[in-house]
Amino acid sequence: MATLKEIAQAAHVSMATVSNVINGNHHKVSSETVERVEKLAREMGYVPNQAARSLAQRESRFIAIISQAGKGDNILTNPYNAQYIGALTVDLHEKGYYPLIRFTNDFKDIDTDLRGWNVAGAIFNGSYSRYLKQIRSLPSIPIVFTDCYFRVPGINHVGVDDDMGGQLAGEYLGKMGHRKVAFLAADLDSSEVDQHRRAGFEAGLKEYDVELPDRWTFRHADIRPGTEYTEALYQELYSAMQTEDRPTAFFCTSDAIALQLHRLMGRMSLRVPEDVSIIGFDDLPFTQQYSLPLTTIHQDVDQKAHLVVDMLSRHIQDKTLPSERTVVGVSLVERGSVRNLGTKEETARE
Amino acid sequence: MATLKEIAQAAHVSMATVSNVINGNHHKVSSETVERVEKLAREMGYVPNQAARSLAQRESRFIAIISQAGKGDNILTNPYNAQYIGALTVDLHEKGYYPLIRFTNDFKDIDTDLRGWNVAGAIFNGSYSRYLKQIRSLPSIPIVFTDCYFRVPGINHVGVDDDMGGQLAGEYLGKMGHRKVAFLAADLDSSEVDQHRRAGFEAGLKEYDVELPDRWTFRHADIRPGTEYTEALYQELYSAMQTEDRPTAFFCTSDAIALQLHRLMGRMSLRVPEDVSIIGFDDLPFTQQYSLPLTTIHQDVDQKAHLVVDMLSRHIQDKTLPSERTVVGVSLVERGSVRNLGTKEETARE
DNA sequence: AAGAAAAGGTGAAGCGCTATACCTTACAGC
DNA sequence: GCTGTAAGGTATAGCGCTTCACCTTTTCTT
Repeated sequence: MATLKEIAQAAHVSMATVSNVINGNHHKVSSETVERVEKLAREMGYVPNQAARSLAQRESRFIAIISQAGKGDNILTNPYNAQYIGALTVDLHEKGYYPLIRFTNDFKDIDTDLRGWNVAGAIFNGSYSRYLKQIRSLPSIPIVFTDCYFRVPGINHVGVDDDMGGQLAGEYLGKMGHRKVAFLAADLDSSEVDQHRRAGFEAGLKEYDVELPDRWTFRHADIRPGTEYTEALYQELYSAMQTEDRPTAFFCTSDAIALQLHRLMGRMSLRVPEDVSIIGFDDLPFTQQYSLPLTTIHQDVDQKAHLVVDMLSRHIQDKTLPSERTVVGVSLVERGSVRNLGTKEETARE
Repeated sequence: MATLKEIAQAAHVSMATVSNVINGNHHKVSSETVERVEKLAREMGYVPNQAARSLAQRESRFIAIISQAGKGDNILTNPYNAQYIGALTVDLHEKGYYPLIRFTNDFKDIDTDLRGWNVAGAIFNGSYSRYLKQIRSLPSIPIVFTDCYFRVPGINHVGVDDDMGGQLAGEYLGKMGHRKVAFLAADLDSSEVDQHRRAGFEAGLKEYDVELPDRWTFRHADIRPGTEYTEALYQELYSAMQTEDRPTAFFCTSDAIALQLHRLMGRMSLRVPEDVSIIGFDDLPFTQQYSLPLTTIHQDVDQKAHLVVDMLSRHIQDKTLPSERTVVGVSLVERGSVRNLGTKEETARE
C-alpha cells in the first residue's frame, strides 16, 4: 500500500528518481541511489499501481485476446482454443504482459475493451475480416491476426499452412488407395481456415484423380455430444453411410471433430479404420490420449503462440516496424486411423 | 478518444453530471439532461477510460483468477481447468467484470497482481492453504476459494462433495463385485481434493468390506502422453498388473487420468472393461466424446463457476456479508467402463 | 584553462475520472 | 411569509504515476 511518493520521502529523493529506479532507467541514477531506493521499496512492500501507470502512460500492459464466440459461449470447451489461449497467456506473462480475454463476436465489446483499457496490443483469433473497416478505425495499436485470411496489406498475421495441411491429407488418402472420400468441417461457411483446408485437400486428392463430391462435404459439425447439431450431423452421416456407394475415408478439420465422427461412426457400428478411415487436424497433446490412434495433420500450437507474442511485442516496442506475415508449417502424423486399401503400385511393391 | 471532459463541454454541463449519467446515477440528473448527454456520448464514441476510473475509485473491475501451476505451465491443457476457467470468464463478463488470469504458485506474483491492479475480488483455485497467512495480509478484498480444504473460519468457499464422490465410486465398485481395487491420483500428496476423494473411496469400499491397499495407491499421474512421469507410471502399473493378484478396478480422480490409464492399459493389451474396470471423476462434455464410455462421477463445473461468481459478486457489493460455504453435489454416471463381476446377492437376483 | 558534454538529479503539470462538499431554485406545508 | 427539503446541478481536490523541461556538478577534450 505504500506509494511511490512515500518511497521518495523515505529515501530523500524526488518521485522522478524513484520512478526511474522502479522502471529500470538506471542510467539517470547513481548506483548507490538505485540500491537505497530498491531496498526501501522492498522493505515497504511497494507494488506499483498499474491503473496510475496506465493513465500516465496512456497505455497499459494488457494485450487483448479476442476470440470468436457467441455471447455466453465457453470457447475453452474446445481443446484447441484452450491449448492456444493457455500458451498465449503463458508467453505474455513471460514478457510482462497481461492477457485481457474476451470471447465475442460483437464489435462493440471489442471496441470498448481495446479503448477502455488502453491495451498495448491485440490478438484477433478467427475470421474478423467483416469488421476490417472498424478495426482499421481503432486507435493505432499493434494487432496480430491468426486463423484468418485477410486479403489486405499492412497487417500482421501468423497463420498455419492450412492448404498444405489439407493437401497432405488428400495425398495421403490418395496414396492409401481411397477414392471415395468425404470432408467434415466445423463451420465451412464462415471459417476461412476450414475453406483453405478443404481447398488443399481437393488439390491433394486431384493428384490421385480423386474428386471430393459436394454431397460428401459436411459443413457444420459440433464437437459437443448430444446437441441438436450433433444429432443433425448424425442423421446426415447416417444416410450417407447406408448406401452401397459410401465414402471410405473422412478428412476432418480438427481432431475434436474427428473424435466426434469416430463416436458417431461407433453408433452406426462402423469401426475405424476397418470400416471407415479418419484423418484429423491439430494433433493436440490431449488428443493423443484417446484410445483411437488418430492419424492427423500436426500443427505446433505452442510455437504458433510463441510467434504471435514475439511478433506483437516487437511491434509494440517499435511502432515503425513494417507488417509481417508468418506461416507455421504442418506435417502428417501417421498413427492408425487410416486403412491402406492398396493400389496397383502399392500392392505391387509389397 | 473523446473524454468525459469533452462530453461535458459539448453538453454544457459539468463533468460531475456527465459522470453521473454514464454511471447510471440518474436520480441526480433530469431526464432531458440524461438524454442529451447519452446522445452526445454515443455520437462522439465515448468509452470510459478504465485506468482513470480504477485510479479514482481505488478499485478496478478485475477479478483475479489464481490457479496453481509452475512457471511456464499451460494449465489449460487440462480440460477440467479449461472448462472451469472458461465458465468463470463467461460468468464474470456477464456481471461486468474482467478476469485477470494468472497461473502460478508464486505468492509474489499473486500479491503483485492483486495489489497492482486493485482487483475487486479474487478466486483461488487449488491448495493455497500454505499461503494462508500471506493471503490474510492482503488488502481486504473478497476472495472465494475452490478446490481446497481450508480449516479456518471466515473464508468463502465453493467446494465439490469430493468425499461423497469417492464414496459413490467405492460403493459402486463394491456393488459390482470388485474386491481388489486401485486408486490413481494426479498429485495425492499436495492435492487436498484428491485426498478427500480417496478418503471417500475407502469409506465406500468399507461398506463392502473391501480394503484399498497402499501398494495400489498410485499418487502421481500425468495426463500428458509421452512424458517421463507417464512412463514412470506405466512401469509402476505394469509391475502391478503382471502378477496373478492384480486389481480388477481403478478409481481415478479425474476423467483425464482415467483416459490416460485406459491408454496405458491398452499398451499392456488389457481391455476395458473386460480385463480391468475404470471409474473416473468430472464428466466433462469433452470426455464424452471419447470412444470409451466412461463410468464416472459427475460434477457440474458450469454450476460451480456460477456459484463462485455469484458468491463473489455479492460479497463485493456488500462487504459486511458473513462468509459462506457451499458444496456442489455429485452423482454417479453409469456408462460402460466398469464390469459387473457379480456377487452372491447380485447373481442370485438375476 | 575553457568550453562541452555527461552524470545525477529536481519540480510540477497532467493523464481521465470520481466524489465530496456546496450551491441554487422550486414549491409544499403550515 | 417562512422554513424545510427535494431536485438538479457545479467546482475542484485528489487518485498514483510518468515525463518533460530544467538545473547543478563533475568529468572529459583539446
